[in-house]
Amino acid sequence: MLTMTVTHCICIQCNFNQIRPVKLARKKEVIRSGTTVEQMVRAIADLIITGAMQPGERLDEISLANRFEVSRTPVREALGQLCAIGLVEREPNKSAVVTNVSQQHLASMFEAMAELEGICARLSAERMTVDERRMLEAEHKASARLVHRGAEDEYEAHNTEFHTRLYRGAHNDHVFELVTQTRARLAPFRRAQFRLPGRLLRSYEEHDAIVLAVLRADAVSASRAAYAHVATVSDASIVFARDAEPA
Amino acid sequence: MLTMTVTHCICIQCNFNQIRPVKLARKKEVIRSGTTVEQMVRAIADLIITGAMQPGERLDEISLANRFEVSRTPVREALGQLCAIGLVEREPNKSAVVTNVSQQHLASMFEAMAELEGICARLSAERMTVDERRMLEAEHKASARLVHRGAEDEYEAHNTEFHTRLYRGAHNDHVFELVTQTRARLAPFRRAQFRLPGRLLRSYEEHDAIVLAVLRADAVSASRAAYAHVATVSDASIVFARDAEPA
DNA sequence: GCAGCGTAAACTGTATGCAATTTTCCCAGG
DNA sequence: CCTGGGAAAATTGCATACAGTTTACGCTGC
Repeated sequence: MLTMTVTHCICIQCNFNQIRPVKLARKKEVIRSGTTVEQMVRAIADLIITGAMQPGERLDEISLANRFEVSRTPVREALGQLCAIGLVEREPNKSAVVTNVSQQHLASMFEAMAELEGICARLSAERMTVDERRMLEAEHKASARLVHRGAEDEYEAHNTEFHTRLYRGAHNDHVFELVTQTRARLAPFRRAQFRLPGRLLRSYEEHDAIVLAVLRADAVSASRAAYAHVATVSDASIVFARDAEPA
Repeated sequence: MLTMTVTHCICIQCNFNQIRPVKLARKKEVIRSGTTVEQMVRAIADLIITGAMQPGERLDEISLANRFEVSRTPVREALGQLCAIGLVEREPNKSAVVTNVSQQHLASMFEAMAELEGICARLSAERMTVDERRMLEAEHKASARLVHRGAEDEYEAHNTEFHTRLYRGAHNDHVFELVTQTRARLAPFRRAQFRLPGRLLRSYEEHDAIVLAVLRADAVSASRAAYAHVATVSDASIVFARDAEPA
């Protein structure tokens, strides 16, 4: 009997956080919540994104069904959707496995991410409202304390929030979807870089460049700074990535 | 008893064409093909992309199950994946419906598409192999005949191929995925523009600008030309789009 | 001791069944 | 004629069942 302790949901599709115990909230009175599959998608995505399940690991349907106390049917649906999203891979008559990308594909995802972040920063520089700019700046400046204290986890939470602001500031729903989706798929490979020495300060400085450019409505600089920021993370992460399929 | 006549599969996930009759290829000997769901995803995606099913139309599970001669279980899985891809929308206890985006969301998708095409063109200009450049040019020049003949359908096939070449030329798997996915989601809204007078010639000229820039390895010009090309399609299409939910 | 093989266990793919919810439609009331 | 309410029909959400495939494991032969 496994117990889950996922407490923080980096939600793929709707981007809000929530507590989720091992047993999904299926009260007897509300037997048909109608979102059991949706909850499972989030829960499993969390397991993958947080690293509780490593790339390459098997996701067998029966275990998951027992773990979440549902039948295999919703589990299968959830796995199908995760496959469509790209977080897991399936072959006929075999267990689903957490997607394990090749070095090359990983590099392509980071490059795509850099492009997307660049677009978001550029559009944010052009389109953010006064309020959005103010909030971006305020939150960024507040994070300086976290850097000085070396509060890794808190800074990471801030970091996620910071980037989400940039994505939203672009005022383009579809770009938001694309960048969010790509971020989720990269998440399993980005944890490596959290512990590098001096990472927090460097991240802060790079954020600073982005914020300054956005506030000046300097689209070109914002874009370039955001691109460079991702490239830094990429460099730090790729070296940690284990190579995928031993062909 | 409905009969399908989908003959050309603009496949979302793997991008290859295939004939698909009303009854999926489930031979008795190969009862467990293992890919029934996958085939259904493609088949339904085709229905949507080709316009056989219009945005807003209901996809009820029982009808689809009868139509494809399978049970509701694989139908449900397929709908779930199409939902994850974004081609259909689902609410608990309601039928899935073909995604009907608002004018605003549609505009955001076209803008995102323009950005992505721009990226592909830029990267293609930088990275295409000699062979790839030669093929791009040759195919583009061959299409001039179609323009003169006014062969709309053939030109459309060429157009799809042309853009796919640019996506591949970028040599970035993830960007390819994003742009392919976005194209699929835009497909239902792009058919409107096919019949506009002078469209073929204009398209050809715009392709020409892209090809010239790519051949010169002029990344900036290629990117700009590709962006402008999509913007043209966007202008032509958005006016045709019916507005989504009457809030 | 180890490789090859065959059987059993485990697991996936799909069909079917049932409870819950939504939708439809008919009829009374205004 | 139109509107509102309510019951029946239609449909979704999930569980269970079963057939077929893959995987694990032990056994035999070398």
